[in-house]
Amino acid sequence: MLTAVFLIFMSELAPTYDAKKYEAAIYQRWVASGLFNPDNLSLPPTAPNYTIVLPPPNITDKLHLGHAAMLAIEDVLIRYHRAKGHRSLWLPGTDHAAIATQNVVEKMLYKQEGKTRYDYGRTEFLRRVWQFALPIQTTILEQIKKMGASLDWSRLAFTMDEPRQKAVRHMFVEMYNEGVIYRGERVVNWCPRCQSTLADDEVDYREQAAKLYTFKYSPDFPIPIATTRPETKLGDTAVAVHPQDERYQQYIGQTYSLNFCGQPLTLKIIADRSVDRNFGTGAVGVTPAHSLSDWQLAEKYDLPMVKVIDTDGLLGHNLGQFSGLSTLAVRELIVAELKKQGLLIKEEAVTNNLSVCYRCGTPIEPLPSKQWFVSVDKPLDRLGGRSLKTAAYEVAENGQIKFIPQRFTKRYLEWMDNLHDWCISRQIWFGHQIPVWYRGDEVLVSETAPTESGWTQDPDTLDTWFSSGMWTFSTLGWPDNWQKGQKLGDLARFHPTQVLETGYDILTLWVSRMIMMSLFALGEVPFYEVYLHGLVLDEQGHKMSKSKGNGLDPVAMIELYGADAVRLSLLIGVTPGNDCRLGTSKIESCRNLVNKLWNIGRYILSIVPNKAVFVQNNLDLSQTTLADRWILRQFNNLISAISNYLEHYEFSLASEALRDFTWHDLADWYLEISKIETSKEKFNILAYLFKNLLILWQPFMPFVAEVLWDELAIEDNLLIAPWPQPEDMNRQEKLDFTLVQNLIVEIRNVRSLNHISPTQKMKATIIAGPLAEALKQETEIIKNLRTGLEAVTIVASGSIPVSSLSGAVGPLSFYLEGQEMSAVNQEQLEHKIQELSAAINNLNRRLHDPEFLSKAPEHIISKEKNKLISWQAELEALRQQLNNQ
RNA sequence: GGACACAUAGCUCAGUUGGUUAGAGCGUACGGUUCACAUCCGUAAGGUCACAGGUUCAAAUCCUGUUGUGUCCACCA
Repeated sequence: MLTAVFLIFMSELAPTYDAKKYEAAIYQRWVASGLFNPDNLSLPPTAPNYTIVLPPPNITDKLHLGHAAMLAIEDVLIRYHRAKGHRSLWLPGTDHAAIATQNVVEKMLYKQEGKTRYDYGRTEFLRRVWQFALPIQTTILEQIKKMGASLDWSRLAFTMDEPRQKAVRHMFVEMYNEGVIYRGERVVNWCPRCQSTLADDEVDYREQAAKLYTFKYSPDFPIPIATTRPETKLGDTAVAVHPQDERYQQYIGQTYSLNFCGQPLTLKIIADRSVDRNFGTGAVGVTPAHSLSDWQLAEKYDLPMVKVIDTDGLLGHNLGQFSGLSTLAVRELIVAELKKQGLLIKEEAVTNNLSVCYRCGTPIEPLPSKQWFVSVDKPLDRLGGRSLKTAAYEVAENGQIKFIPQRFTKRYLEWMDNLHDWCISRQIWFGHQIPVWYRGDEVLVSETAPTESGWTQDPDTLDTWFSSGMWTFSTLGWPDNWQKGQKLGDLARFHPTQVLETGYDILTLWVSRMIMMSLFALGEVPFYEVYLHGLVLDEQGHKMSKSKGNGLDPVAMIELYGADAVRLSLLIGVTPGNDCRLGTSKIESCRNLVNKLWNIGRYILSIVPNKAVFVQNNLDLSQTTLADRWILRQFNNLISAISNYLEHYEFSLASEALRDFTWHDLADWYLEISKIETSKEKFNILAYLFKNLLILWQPFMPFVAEVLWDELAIEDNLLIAPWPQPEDMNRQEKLDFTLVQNLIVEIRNVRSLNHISPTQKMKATIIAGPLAEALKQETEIIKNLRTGLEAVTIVASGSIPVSSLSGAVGPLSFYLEGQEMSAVNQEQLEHKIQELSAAINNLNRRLHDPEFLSKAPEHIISKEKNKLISWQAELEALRQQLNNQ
């Protein structure tokens, strides 16, 4: 009969867990259940809300392991809070990633057809972009599902779908009406070849040999300056010096009109602390139109801007002999002219960093151009007179938003502090086109296109972070759910979100924008906590990249090892804000852990008399042995440890604690002992442990947990099984330490008894070891000590067959070698005894040190005292063991 | 140039407000296994916690300095 049952069972669950066999079907079942949608969970109205918006992946490429890490972490959080009974929403979506996507497509089209976007025209080019991006978007969504992510697909969003387009236009108009968005001139990074502006992070730097020229503008100008770009000096409108520079004090504030190489210049002498007194002559020629930093100075001191270089990279009109020439040609002409006039003081070789276009390598020409800006300094009534910058600074400073790890708070604050107005217009086609129309001198800023003819829309598009900056609330129905300053519907229930989990690399780019935009739109923070994960590197510590071919494809890894193993490998041994290395060997070891849980399940299912034990919830603790109480205590500790770790985003510690309990406490020890003592209580305890262990594991490895849960034949879906609470272990009393001491000595004695066989000794050892360990930890338990001893004695007396101890066969043979090993053992023993005695001496000294006794906290002292007792007992046991040899 | 991080076993990393004889996984060596799992079990070797000072009864942990590695920011006339 038993064999028959066993065979049926074997036919159901294979000896090794085959992830591929189950995962797709399980995910489908989850989606069909509708339980990813918090609206479908039957929760009391008082249930706390818990929201995470998924940082939307760019639709430029398939997911990489960084995304997988993000999904693993967020799914753990969501599943944990769902189990805790929170109204948990995890909202999915994708990002159109304006520049990134356009670049990929432009490159691809150029490679395939040799054409630029201008050859296609705006409409056709955009059609091509969509043709490229939409299939990738579909793939991404499929990949997310493969990871087991419990996202609410009914709320799927995209930064360029209709609701988000509407939100973006609404936001633009609202900001414009408040005077936060304005159009202005600013020096931008201009690539003369691509005929386009570049964002700061699209600029590459190339080290090159250059010449630093020191010269005077004209014979009667008092301050010599140094530059590597003499041609731009035609556009200088000021000379800046350090305010404390004695050499130039007398000139500060004066204005000079002079002739520089045949061109008239008017220069004001200004003082600014940004000037380095030790570089060159300590004076800077300020060229507002052709240097970003000079432009900032010009803004600060209200200097005029003279543009001398055009968008084609050539010198502009009205520059006489220089007009229409290239910058390099003009540089030579000017140097020659200065030499001729005897104004050139010095010419020295230097290396400097040349800014080049990251795409074509052309040197960048900083140029003034008309752009749209978000003012970060304008005081706003809706923010109580504070600016976006101040408000966004304050929420981090006063702890309304916490960063994990904390050190990123500082980085955020520094960045915020130095923030300038945010240029939101981009000269690219893919993205949200700016909702502004022009007709002659008329400007119309509107959510909808004008119906009259003659209007043309601004050709520029918005910075991609403008739309993703609204992600926490544009996905929750803003602006429709925002009426008269009141949040409605989803927005009311799920905003602010609980935590934003993302990579630290976009802390400034994205996180800061989200904070500002949410403060502007809703007057509240977008999230309370920001958890920042690191990059996933390859085994050698290099960034994974397609060109290097060193990237691991998460989907391929899932195929090989299963989603649970991949998820776990991205959680275990990983700390927030730090990069981590990942190779197949780590995923493999996680796969082994998944399989271990699987086999624990198989075994428990094979020994319990019927599955009813899994359904009942109350544990009868009256007949428990010390072993039982030990494992239950371990488990209780585990529950509170895991919950505590998860509350503090310590995923690595949580998964390691789970692993250690599952593998070493439960499988290696308690399951082995349960092969000796089987009782009704044992089945109940095993069932209780295993059932709840699945719930604890479920956030980390949801697929295998779900499969095993099914086997337990409990009705509830694991997805919503409530998070276990620690059992009430209240029948505990203070333990007499002497008793423990005696007990441990006794256990050691059993191991060193001569009249029992090595086999029996071995069995005693495997049981006594953890028991002694247990006693060290379970110092409150006194009631059932005798049972624990009995267990040891039973085994030691040989009344249990060897076959019942399959796990002990290994160490058994080790002991059977007996004699050969004894020499080695003796040495090792002596060594250990020496070490231990030394440690005891140290400890003893400390415990008699009056300073320690008076200054150390009470709990430390008592801990140290306990330690001494157990060490002494251990030492005694070791000595006896040595004598017996 | 400015800021931040990291340096712990052969490798990858943990180490929670300072308090066990500093831990895990992988790897290595040795031994075992028909009866849940070789994706298994047992045992062991291996660390001056980068270096030098300081604070403390007590430092891998806090402070200062040095060296090495990495990241971000500014790119500078």
